[in-house]
Amino acid sequence: MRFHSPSIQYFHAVRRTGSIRAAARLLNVASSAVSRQILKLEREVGSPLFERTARGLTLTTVGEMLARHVMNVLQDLDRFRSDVASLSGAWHGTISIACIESLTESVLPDLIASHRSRAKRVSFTTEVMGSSDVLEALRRGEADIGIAIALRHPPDLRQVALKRFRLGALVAREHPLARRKTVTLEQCLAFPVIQALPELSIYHLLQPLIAQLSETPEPAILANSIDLMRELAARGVGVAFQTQLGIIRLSRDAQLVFLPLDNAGSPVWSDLGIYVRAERTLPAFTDSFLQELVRELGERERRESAAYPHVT
Amino acid sequence: MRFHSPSIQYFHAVRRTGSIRAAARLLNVASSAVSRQILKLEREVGSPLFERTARGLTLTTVGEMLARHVMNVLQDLDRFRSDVASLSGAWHGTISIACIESLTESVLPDLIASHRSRAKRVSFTTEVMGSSDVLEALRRGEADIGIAIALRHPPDLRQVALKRFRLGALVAREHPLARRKTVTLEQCLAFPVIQALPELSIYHLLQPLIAQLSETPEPAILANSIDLMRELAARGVGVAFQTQLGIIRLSRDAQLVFLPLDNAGSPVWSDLGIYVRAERTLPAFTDSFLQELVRELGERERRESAAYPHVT
DNA sequence: CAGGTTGCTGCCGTTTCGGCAACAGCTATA
DNA sequence: TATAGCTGTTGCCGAAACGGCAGCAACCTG
Repeated sequence: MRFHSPSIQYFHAVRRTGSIRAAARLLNVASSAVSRQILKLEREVGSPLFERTARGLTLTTVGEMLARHVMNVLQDLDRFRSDVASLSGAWHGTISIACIESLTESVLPDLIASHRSRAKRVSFTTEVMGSSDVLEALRRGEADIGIAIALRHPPDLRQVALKRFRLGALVAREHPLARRKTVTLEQCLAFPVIQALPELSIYHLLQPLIAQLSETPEPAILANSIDLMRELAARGVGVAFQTQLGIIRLSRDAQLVFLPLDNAGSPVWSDLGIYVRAERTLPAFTDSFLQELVRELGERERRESAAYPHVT
Repeated sequence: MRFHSPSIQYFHAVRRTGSIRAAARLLNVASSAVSRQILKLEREVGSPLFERTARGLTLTTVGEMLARHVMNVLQDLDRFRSDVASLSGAWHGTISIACIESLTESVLPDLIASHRSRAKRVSFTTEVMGSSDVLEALRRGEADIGIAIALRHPPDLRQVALKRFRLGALVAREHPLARRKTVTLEQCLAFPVIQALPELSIYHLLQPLIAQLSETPEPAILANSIDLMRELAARGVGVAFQTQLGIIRLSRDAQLVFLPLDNAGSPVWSDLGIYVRAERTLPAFTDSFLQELVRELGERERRESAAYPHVT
């Protein structure tokens, strides 16, 4: 089922690898064949698609336009294939997810396990990365579904859903703060804190609030892993800051306590966005999982706001 | 710039013409070449794409799936081409519009004239048809933008905007009803009426209301042309029913009077929808015109509700 | 039954594609 | 500074694909 010119597949491979010879290895053809197809494409478009540097190729402006078109074609071909396959009863394929770390503790494993128990022929590829990398992975076509902190997203991505969760402090059960219902940032800073490095979105949520305070936090630990921060908090090393999403199991075991953060009387929100490429129709089995994901996050948002009511 | 397999272009031509030999004539190639490409496609997809009848070919289910994919590819190729062209300053192309008759008197000619005075290299193809044909033309890729009465639209179309206009009675200046501010259907039926045939959407708006009444309207004239109905009303033949959109110029000349229709105290709405294919990214120059169209219709909706205020 | 369709299929020349090997240009390492 | 390794490009040539021509059987329309 390869009814498209080899040129666009070759172009796609060259764009991804950034090199003609690497693309040739990927495609199991001679590099000369790849080179010729690229030259032919450039001749037909009437403009160079790549800038040749000493070590590799970079897209020109026209090249990026063609890359967008080629991605649309190949992704839609993928959907067509799965549509035809589902016609003969076989619902199978791979869903590629790019997401931030907060989802790995409970949301994603629960959902994937539940989905696979019903649709065994659907497999998953998940990759954890920073929020801006999630968006970039989507744009490059390396992921089908992206979950990230809701930044301003580029127009070629579509925000399928936006769910808000409360940012809170994470402390061990024995911690002096553990008996409170909510905490303020000032109360937390009286204790050693586990701070996020700038590559985590939590940093960008908390930094402006910390900057407003007179006192600077007691230096304790800087980390870039949600997982590590959580485990440190559980061991009583200090106060960590996260959404409740990442600690649902652990708080059930009562090792950790989640304390919603209040700042000047109002909650501190962490907005989670679910994204897909805008110029794309998802295969049926992918769209089905996407709906479940939206539903599940909506459910958790609802449960949280029931557990920690607030005035808006 | 033909970097796609001939097979998909041939398939597209066969789908449109419904015949291999007709497609071959359209493409200026031998019919054997077309036949072979179709057979090759069917071999690669692994399933027949057409049902061979004595006179021509009809799409199978898999064929319709492929047709959808091919249309996505070709329309996106079109957008890519216009993107590249606009890079070198040349903003040109053709915008194909399918719309119902109500728009031809004022909205569309005004907009097209205004748009062409600013973008002279953009040309237009407009075709007037019934509402359901508008949607069908969009689905088949024969139009870029569709304007129709807002029915339930199929999921492969996207409703860009929804504007509501008041259905009203159209009478000549000398008509006994002409001095009123608004009219009810019962008041109109006391006079000869110019009724719409079922192929016009007005028929489906008014028929349920007429059915509720005890009396049946005095038989006068049945017509299927908005234009003809308007001219008949202007000559005092009877009462016609339309939205105000089609008579803006004539009412300015005070030959015709538009009387908003009231039914049981509430207005009778005619909903106008603007549609595009959902799985498609429009070229920049088309999207620009689309925005103007939405703005203009919104403006007319606003002006009308200001002229004939109502409670909701 | 004749004259027009329809889609399909050998045959054959032309075009395109891809593999091999060689070339020039660049970078990093010794 | 020389060498090894990488890059993309280009003749050359065999193989595959494409397209045109003519003819086939099947069908509809007079």
